[in-house]
Amino acid sequence: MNTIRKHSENALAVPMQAETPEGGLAQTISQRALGLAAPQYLDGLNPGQRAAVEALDGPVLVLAGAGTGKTRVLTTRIAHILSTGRARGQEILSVTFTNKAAREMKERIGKLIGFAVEGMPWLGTFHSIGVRLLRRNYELVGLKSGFTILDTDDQLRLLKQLLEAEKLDAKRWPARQLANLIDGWKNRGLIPAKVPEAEGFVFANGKGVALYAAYQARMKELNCVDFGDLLLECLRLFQEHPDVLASYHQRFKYILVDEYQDTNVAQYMWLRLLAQGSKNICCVGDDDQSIYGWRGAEVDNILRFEKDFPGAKVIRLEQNYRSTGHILGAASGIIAHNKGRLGKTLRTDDEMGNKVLVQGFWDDSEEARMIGQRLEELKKQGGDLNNAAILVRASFQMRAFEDRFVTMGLPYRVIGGPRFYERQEIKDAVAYLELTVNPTNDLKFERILNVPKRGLGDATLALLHGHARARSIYLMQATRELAETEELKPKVRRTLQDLLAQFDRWRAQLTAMPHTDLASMILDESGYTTMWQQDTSPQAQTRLENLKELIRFLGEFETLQGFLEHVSLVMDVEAGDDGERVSLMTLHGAKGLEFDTVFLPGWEEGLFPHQRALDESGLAGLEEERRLGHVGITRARKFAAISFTQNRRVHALFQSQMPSRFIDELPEKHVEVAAPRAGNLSNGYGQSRFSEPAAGFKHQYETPGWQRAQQHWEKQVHANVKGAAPPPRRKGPPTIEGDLVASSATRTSYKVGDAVRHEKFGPGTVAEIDGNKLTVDFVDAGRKRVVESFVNPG
DNA sequence: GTTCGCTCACTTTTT
DNA sequence: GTGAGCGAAC
Repeated sequence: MNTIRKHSENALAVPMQAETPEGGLAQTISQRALGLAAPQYLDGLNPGQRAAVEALDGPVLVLAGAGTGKTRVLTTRIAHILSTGRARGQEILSVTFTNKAAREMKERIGKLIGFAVEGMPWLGTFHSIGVRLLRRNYELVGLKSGFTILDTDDQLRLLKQLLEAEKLDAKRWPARQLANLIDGWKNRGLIPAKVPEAEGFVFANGKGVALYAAYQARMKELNCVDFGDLLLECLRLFQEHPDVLASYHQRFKYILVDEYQDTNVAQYMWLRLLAQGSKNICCVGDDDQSIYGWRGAEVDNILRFEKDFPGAKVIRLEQNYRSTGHILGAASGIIAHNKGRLGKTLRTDDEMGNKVLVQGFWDDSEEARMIGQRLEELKKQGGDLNNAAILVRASFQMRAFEDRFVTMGLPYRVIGGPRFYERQEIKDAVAYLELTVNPTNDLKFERILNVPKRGLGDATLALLHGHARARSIYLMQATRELAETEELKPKVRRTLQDLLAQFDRWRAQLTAMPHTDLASMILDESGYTTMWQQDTSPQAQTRLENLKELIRFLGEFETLQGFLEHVSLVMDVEAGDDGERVSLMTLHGAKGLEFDTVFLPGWEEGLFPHQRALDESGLAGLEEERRLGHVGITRARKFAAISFTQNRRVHALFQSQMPSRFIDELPEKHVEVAAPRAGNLSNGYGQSRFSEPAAGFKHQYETPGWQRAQQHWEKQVHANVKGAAPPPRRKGPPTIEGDLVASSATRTSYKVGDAVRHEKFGPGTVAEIDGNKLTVDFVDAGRKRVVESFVNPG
């Protein structure tokens, strides 16, 4: 990794001694790290952080609040272990949840110790370490070498087949639901035999467990595992082969875990088994940031740590280095309403800064308009849009913002949409590549058999399946045999023969030509590229570009095989840095990030806290939602604005909304309430940010605007009027239809009648031109006003 | 085998 | 309001 090497240069500023206390041993990272005479990496740590770094022996739980330097502690601790010679890089097991976190840790350790971290093979995600363990011990858990990892599509395809075999109604018992159920069991470390009987009955009248067992058996036949198995099979390995476990006890002298509050039961068991060896396990986490209960995370793991690991030291990090006083105060005020927590009080030495702004709006489009206007304002004042973010509870909320930003030409980026490798075109392309390398992968074969359309449908596939099963061979082999016979219609037979011939040809080229060229060739010759070129949908162009990007990315790997191994585990690809943009993401997606300015729209009962969280998980659900709010506010360094609307389109229709209970939980002294009228905005902005609030009122909740809003909602609620006539709908306030941001484009190259294409809205015709803004009649999306830079000539 | 149209659901999402 | 997924019609 180039980045690491780059960093290592500055890090050489740390003086390194030529001689090591234990000179003569092989030059490992730890040996070289021993050269760090004075542990300068400890400089600048506060007492708590330092304690967390230096408490090397026995179990340690570091409760690290938001912005308290959690990653710094983890990485410094590793540097410390290395430099004191306690262990070598390959003797440290260090787990994270995401690839991104693992990558960051590697980089930061590299900076600290002054060189690349290739000597730490066991730093990675739970899953990547799981694969590593399984690749070394596959035969002990009934796998064959070169087993593959199923993605969600493959998983679903497999489950559908099983459901069909059981003749279950796909409507009544969707594969999706079964997948979730199985996932849940796997999260809890349950193999089919261990699933509580009652739970097996919730699916398909008691067939749930049997289907789970069948699924596992089928995966073994196909020599593959799903994500859950990467942990589950490790557990089995450790439990059934104590000698293997013992060897890892020997190996791992230190264990470090990031985001411990997000671990599920299976991960907890996994860690527990491994930690039985050295007992040197250090978990870093924050119970107040546990927001993944719905996917199996057990806050209990962190709450119970001291019981699970007797003699554990607990170190609290409460000094916050990120946010100003009022922001921290608001966040703490909210989280204090939670009962089940270990309790931490975040402090900051920073100034109090701006109060958290709370503002109500008429509806979601006004909310979007105002936030857009604020962002323009921010930009005009020299602010950096990269340092601003809008954090929403649910992704449908993004729509209003996207629409607004497109119209006003405010550049934005959506974070956390479908990841690169989850896109259909990427999965299809990868399936082709995988099959070229490994023709036995039946699920991939099924995926591309009729993509692009070749006239090979269910009937043909069923035939192939039948033959494959009868002869116990894989699908492509079955195809080969069948294509020799007269069983198939001539046309189908011909098509299949051609397809096989293509794969054979590509396979023959595997070693002969550069793999990037081969990949392009495969995509072209298979007709896959052509398929998208002929597609007229708005996204087709993007898809083609993604395919190009895939090929480019392929070039970063030595071989196709190396690439494919990477793909199955690492679903993300580093996003290109494409200029200044405001970020739009969900609250979940924002965890671990920080911004100067943060907008938190949609704080309304039912949306946030989300009704479903309340219905399905009751108080626990409410507390998780509250933690989500806490996470949201603590993302802000300098300015946070919470907003809610009185009316929101929920599904199809408008609903009147109540402000979130979390708003009332905000401590008044850290909050400023802006009058809900949009008209106050330009005024309110300046006031709210830079001056003492609402002179003349004891506190914000007495401001006329607030009262007015309260009265309005109360009226609506008490009267329980569904269709209460909305107050006279005022026209939106005069907004500066801004070319503030997109002002670079002064001349327009379009004229009325030109055909254009928009990334989101697809093809259209220019109807009107106003400066750099075009009114376009889109074929699918109707008439929209967009900024010129958002469309291309069509 | 493909396409059209109906029905349904609709929070959050990593690996 | 919208998109996915499925069954029925071409």
